[in-house]
Amino acid sequence: MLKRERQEFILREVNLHNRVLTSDLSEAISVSEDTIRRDLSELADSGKIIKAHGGALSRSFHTSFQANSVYSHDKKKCIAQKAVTLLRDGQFILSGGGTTITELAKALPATLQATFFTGSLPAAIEYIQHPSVDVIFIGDRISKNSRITVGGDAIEKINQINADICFLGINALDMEKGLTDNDWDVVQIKKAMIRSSKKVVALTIAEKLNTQQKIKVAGLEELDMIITELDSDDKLLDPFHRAGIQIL
Amino acid sequence: MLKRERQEFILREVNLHNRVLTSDLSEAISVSEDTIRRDLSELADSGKIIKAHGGALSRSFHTSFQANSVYSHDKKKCIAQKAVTLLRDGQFILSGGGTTITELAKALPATLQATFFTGSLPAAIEYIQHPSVDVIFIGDRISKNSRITVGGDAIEKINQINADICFLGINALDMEKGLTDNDWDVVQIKKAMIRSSKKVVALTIAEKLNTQQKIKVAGLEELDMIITELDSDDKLLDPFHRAGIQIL
DNA sequence: CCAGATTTGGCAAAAAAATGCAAAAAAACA
DNA sequence: TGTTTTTTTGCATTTTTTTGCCAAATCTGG
Repeated sequence: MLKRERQEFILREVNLHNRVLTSDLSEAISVSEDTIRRDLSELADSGKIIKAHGGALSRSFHTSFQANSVYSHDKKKCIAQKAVTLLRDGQFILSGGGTTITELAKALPATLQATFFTGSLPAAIEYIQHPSVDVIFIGDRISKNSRITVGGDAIEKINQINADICFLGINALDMEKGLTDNDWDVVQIKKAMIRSSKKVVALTIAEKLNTQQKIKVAGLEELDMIITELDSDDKLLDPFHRAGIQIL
Repeated sequence: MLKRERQEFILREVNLHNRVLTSDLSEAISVSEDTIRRDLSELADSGKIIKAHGGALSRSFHTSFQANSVYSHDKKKCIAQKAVTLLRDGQFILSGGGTTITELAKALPATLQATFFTGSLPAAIEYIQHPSVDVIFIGDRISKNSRITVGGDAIEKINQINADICFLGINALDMEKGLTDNDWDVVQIKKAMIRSSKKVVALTIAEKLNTQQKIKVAGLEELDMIITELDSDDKLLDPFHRAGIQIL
């Protein structure tokens, strides 16, 4: 069996069963466990699976686990620091939800004078504490999971806005599938925000790069800029560079 | 079962049931309690759960628990305790802003199923943490002083609502001048809420009784009930009793 | 304060992974 | 085609990780 063929077999097994054991694979393909381990390492390096002691797990199965650890807090602060450099006095800014955006709200320069539109409760709480920014809350039903407003009224309001820049905290970004999410209502809001903004900036920690979720929000071509905690010349970001997206 | 897989299982259990017992998990997964304990420690170290004697708690459950257990002797807490007795399943409730209303939001019975309309950021944050109430946020510009939404859009939305009951935190209540306030925009919102509700309940600490502010919100005849931290037969409340207002 | 339950930390056995190395296979090249 | 180079694979050894057990320490609810 060819190496390539073997790795594709492993990948199928992982995605089918959500987990595989090194020992099972070794027996099934009749190669040594060392070889399987090397294959798993390569697949894990290219982000296709998650390696674990004794075998590997599928990415989709693993996403709930890796999100929102306390260690990502520093990364999100770093992202917020970069993002605020894009802000200018007098701008009209659309702001999505999520912990990264809330960090951005905490990191606003003290003298900024701008108008923020948001449907995120935690972000609004932070924005409103700033002495000189105006906050317009986009009302509607509040989603329990994401703590942002969702629904037709909210989308209608967003459609009336013509913002200079839009900051979106995102859950999954992939070269092939673009921007994806797992909550239908939230996706509708994000799409509306992208439509209503001249410039779209996606904020995300690097571990969400090259991951996919179930519902498409936008293609890569709709994004103007990506901000992560990595240096802009990190090799993980190369594909996005080549796609013509600015990296900060 | 792989270690990683096991930890994901535990994490899902914790988030699902808000708490888990070491012994239950040990039996469910068929590993020793030591192993479970180590898993819980690791998950706790990375901030995903809160470890406790005998098991672990979910993060969200733990924080709301903390928030609920403080200030048990505060006057506003006492008022909130009285106010929640008015709530019934299936009601549509208009909720104003202010710290007293936020206490009310923290004191909701765990099993209540109702729909809250509010323009207050702090109150909404509390309402949304409740497992079974719906929250509709009334959007518009957010007033920095009061942290509630104010403006024409908000009033328009409130006019569309026909609520069963309305809770207003108030700044001044007087036999002669009735309900008064010092913020023009906030007054407009309160007037709209009173118009849109079958029953109007005013929440206030006793020291605000028999005080006046500059702008009139409503006459006494528009109020159905007043809730303070005092006993309902306190002599301070006699005049309001005589005006035909219920006291709790 | 007590008795039982729970946790902690050390220890050791087993399992798995990493490492270095050499043979075999495949690819590249003259 | 024959030779060299690179890649792949398996093996032996060392290192790391995982796990259960145990005893001492700690906590819990009367």
